[in-house]
Amino acid sequence: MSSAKPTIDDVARVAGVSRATASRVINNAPGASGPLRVRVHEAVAKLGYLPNEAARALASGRPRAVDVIAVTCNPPGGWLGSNPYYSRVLAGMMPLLADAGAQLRVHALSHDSAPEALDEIAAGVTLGAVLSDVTPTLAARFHRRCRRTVSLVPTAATVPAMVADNIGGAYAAVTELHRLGRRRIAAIHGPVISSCAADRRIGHLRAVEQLGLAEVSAAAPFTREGGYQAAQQLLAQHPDLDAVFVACDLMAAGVVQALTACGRRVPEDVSVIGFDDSVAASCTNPPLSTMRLPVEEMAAAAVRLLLSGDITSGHRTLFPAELVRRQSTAR
Amino acid sequence: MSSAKPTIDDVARVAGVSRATASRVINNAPGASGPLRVRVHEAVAKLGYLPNEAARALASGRPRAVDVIAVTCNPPGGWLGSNPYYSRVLAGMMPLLADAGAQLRVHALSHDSAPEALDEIAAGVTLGAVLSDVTPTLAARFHRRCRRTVSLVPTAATVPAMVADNIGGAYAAVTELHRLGRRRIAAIHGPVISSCAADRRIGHLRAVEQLGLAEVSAAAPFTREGGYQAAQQLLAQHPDLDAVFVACDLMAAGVVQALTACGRRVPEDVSVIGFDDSVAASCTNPPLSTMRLPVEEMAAAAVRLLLSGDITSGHRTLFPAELVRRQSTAR
DNA sequence: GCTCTCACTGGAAGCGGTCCCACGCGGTTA
DNA sequence: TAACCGCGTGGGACCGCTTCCAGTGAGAGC
Repeated sequence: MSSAKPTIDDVARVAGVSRATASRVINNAPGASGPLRVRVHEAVAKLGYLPNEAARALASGRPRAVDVIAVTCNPPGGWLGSNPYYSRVLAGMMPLLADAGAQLRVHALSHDSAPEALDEIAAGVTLGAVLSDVTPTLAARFHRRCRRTVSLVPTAATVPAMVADNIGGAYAAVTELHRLGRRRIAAIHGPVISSCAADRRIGHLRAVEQLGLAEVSAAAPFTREGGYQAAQQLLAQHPDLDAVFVACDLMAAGVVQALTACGRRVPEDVSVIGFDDSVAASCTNPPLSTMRLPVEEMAAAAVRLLLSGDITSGHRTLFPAELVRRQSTAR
Repeated sequence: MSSAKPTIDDVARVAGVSRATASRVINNAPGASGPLRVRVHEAVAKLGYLPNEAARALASGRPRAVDVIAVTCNPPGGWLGSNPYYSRVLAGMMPLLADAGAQLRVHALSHDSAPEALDEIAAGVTLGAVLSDVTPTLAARFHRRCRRTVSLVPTAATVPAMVADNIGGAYAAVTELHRLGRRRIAAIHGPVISSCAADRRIGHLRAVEQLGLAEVSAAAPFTREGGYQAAQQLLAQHPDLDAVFVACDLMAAGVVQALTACGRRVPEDVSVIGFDDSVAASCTNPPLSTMRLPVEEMAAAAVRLLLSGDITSGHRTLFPAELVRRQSTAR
């Protein structure tokens, strides 16, 4: 018994057929049949043959792998550990990829190294790439080098995208707070560099304007600490605020803690509404009302599009955000 | 300008050298030098050449990719979205992989499909594989097919592993509760199938025995809901419990909520201590004391080992768990 | 001045597949 | 019966790159 991995040639020899026929049978392609199929399958089983992905990729020009790319602050990958959002992206993709027998490659980049790294990734992309947190500029650049790209964040119009209705979601959240009778509604936005944060800000402003409210807001990174500090600051400037719209659940968790620390009761004194419906939302006390984004569905749709292959430039599907009422906005 | 991707042949032609020389320069290998190096680099820049990974992998027999494998309940990937633990694993690996120019492939399997799927993955593993949530049996099977494997969970002795001291951590947690004067300490364990959960249970039992406490415990899945229900059940059976050791922060978040819902104050009436120090731990109210596992460091160490290449069967590094004191155990 | 090194360089053989194409053979149609 | 068709099959040319090996020329030693 040789310890070297069996190749398709070994299979062909054992089965007594040509390499071409073996390939056809293994790939379940037409043009081979009956007894030969059986013999090849037997040979495969006997040898424990498993095709070499690299060779397959090279020969066919279309290996089966999907790339997920996120660009964030240093260190690369830092985001992954701290924000459950990204896990949901991966989770949404896995079942489909598993069914398709495709692999998932994860790339985490930092802003400074992103441009060249993106080019490199674009060169290696096979089935397609999903951009999960990339600035519009970078997304466009990437898309120029690799057409098989789908973005999960608002981006240049040319890049196909499966995006959440961040504007509408933020609008709905503020409206809900207003509906609850809140009038001194503050907002905590995400970092300016994030296009999601930008859209949520737009939705907030639109609602504030339409409802005739005063605009009170602060910005912070998408972390619990960021939310905590922003809330403290906001509370110092506007001690009478009675509601906070927070652009991310993780921040919102910090906001609830800050409010509690400052003697405000949630939801009696201050209503809080988050965004994302991440695991953190249900872990807070009281549990957070939030705008649920169908992240998994969006990611799945992106993969489905990539697997289908017919990706039309400019395609855009908008996924609505759904209000999840929990205790932080109970009256 | 042809739209076809340039190949190394194009580079060689433009640079006026042979393909072999171009390859040497591009791979920074010895045996080519001086003016030729410059010319090749110029050609690369001019053409925007980027090597084809598949071809490289095939020709050299050693592509650069690390596989991360987790086996969980259906659907495959479900775990990823709901438990921040796994994100930390990926986050810990990314910086090292980025430096090494290696790719990260993520595989999520469900229990029923795992055995065959694992064999297939093992055949494709290149730099190595990291097992992040696999039963000892499956881990051993995988390791038999692929030596370049490191486990992040307790497993068969032969499989190299970077594991957390779950036993010691659980022991320390219970001891801490005892130190705080708690005597009616309950425990909520994870699912029996998880070897981490099993070890944490062992640590708990050891402490309980040594401290002469009564053993009170329940088991639940590693989710907030699981923790909530287990806590309710425990509370019904033992209304006088004054502390809970919970084998996972996500469950612990549910426990805190259940305690609050049942009129217990945390930490005044009941101390709660979690495990993992995941994002959820700091989002709860009050924030959770917990046993911090250096997940990122463990994952990084695993990658470092794989990149170094000298993986000795049976290698085992134990990472201590560190008590993080937060409000849920304040006195 | 003529070998002998030695550092470079290019030719060419794979790596393990996919897939085009030519070939042979039994069965129709003229 | 001859030309024709089509399916199943095998031969062999690639895919893009690495790497072995033989060849080349310049410099050194005799």
